[in-house]
Amino acid sequence: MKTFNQYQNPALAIDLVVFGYHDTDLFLLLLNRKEEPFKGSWTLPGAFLQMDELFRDTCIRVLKTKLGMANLYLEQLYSFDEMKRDPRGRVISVTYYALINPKKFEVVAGKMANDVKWFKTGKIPNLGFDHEGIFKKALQRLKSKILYYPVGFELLDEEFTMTELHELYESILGIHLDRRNFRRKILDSVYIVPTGTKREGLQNRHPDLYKFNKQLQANKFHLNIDL
Amino acid sequence: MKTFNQYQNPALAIDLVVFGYHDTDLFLLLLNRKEEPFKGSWTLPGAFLQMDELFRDTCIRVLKTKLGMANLYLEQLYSFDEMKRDPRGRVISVTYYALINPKKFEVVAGKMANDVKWFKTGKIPNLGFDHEGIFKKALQRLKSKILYYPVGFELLDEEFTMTELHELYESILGIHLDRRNFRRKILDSVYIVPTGTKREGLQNRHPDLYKFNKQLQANKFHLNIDL
DNA sequence: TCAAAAGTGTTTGTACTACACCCATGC
DNA sequence: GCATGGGTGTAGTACAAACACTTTTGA
Repeated sequence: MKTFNQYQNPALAIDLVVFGYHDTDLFLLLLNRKEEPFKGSWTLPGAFLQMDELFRDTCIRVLKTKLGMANLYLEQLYSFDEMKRDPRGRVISVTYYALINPKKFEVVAGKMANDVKWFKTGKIPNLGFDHEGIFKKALQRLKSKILYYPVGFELLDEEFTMTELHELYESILGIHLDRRNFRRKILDSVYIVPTGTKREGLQNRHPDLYKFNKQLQANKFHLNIDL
Repeated sequence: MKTFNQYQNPALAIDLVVFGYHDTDLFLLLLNRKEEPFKGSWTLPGAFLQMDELFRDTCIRVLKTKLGMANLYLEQLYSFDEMKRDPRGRVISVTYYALINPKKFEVVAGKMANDVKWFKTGKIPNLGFDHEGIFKKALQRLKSKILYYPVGFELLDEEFTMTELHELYESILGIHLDRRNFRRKILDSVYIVPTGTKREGLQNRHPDLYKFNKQLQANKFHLNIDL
């Protein structure tokens, strides 16, 4: 059995679209580049794949070493192959998107205090490389995914109120959803279960708390919305 | 601006899941390998990405040179990164799936007569590499895609009858769909348009012919089926 | 005139939409 | 007791499912 030649392969980068959610707004995590190309521009975090790494390992390495994050929702998005997407040469980018609860992973101040920042997804600056296209594709994916798969919980606290879940959906989809119909739809599925406790210390009525139903096998949930 | 090192990148292969449809059956195109590894096994057609090629170019090259096909529906499926998926070394595989009408591209007899063959998707032999997983993922994608996007037309003739379209859907989804409800649903969307002609020369009533509505912009078609 | 497949319509149930009132809490 | 947000129910509508008869054709 011959082994093939391993020269002349394009470089392989992994780029990450990291979504966070806080206070009714969806955020995107961006890095300010300190090197050419696109020095000074905001870009998606990423790294080149090491020979002994799986894609997912690279994602975790990026998130951990650069951002101090770990253990979050990761899903492969798409692979980008445009010839001129990196001015340094041919680079294929395999992209993933991640969902995190920013509360759990405060971006630590330090040498990179100004290098890493959350941006509201409605107000993204010009991005380096082809990262704007990647971000848009990720947002689109998130929107369609959330319609039929319980993906939003990664963005919330372990326990959450119906209103929080509702606002999350409205924020991601960018549309208004009737509060009462949303509640019924979610509860009719076996999507979430009540914890039996209520959120305390609010100025008004204390709302019920829920958590994600991890036992969920066959999930019949489906929001019927045209994007 | 530094240029990065281009050594030590994994090899990058493009593998193709080619679907064909004929006579109420969905088929998969497979290649019989004449070299190690997996000599004698059936595998998905594929090739290594050339430095000056886009993914899509590689797909077309494979389909054209090996199979004499061109101009078909192509969509990126997923990128596979398992460490041991190729015994020769680290190979990343970016996969695409294709839909073709086998009538238009008869696999030509010749030196590769026994090397290229259509298999019913219900009776796939053991495949080399991790190609069984790739095929399964492609089939899953096709099933969910066909529910909301007019993807099936690539598999049929330019003009087709309602029954043919109906049987195609049943065959891909693997379930029974009520003939009359299917017809109504399809016609209520602006999915297809009648050509005004009928299929002639049949033993029984001559069915109306339709074609895909290429003007279709906002497509509200959606089959509400849990897979 | 018969067999085989194609065309058509109605009824029934279910699911989504829209909408308004009462309840619990802290100030 | 009042302002604020949370919890609940219902009537109307639209869509999906189930289902049967008539029509066209070649043999």
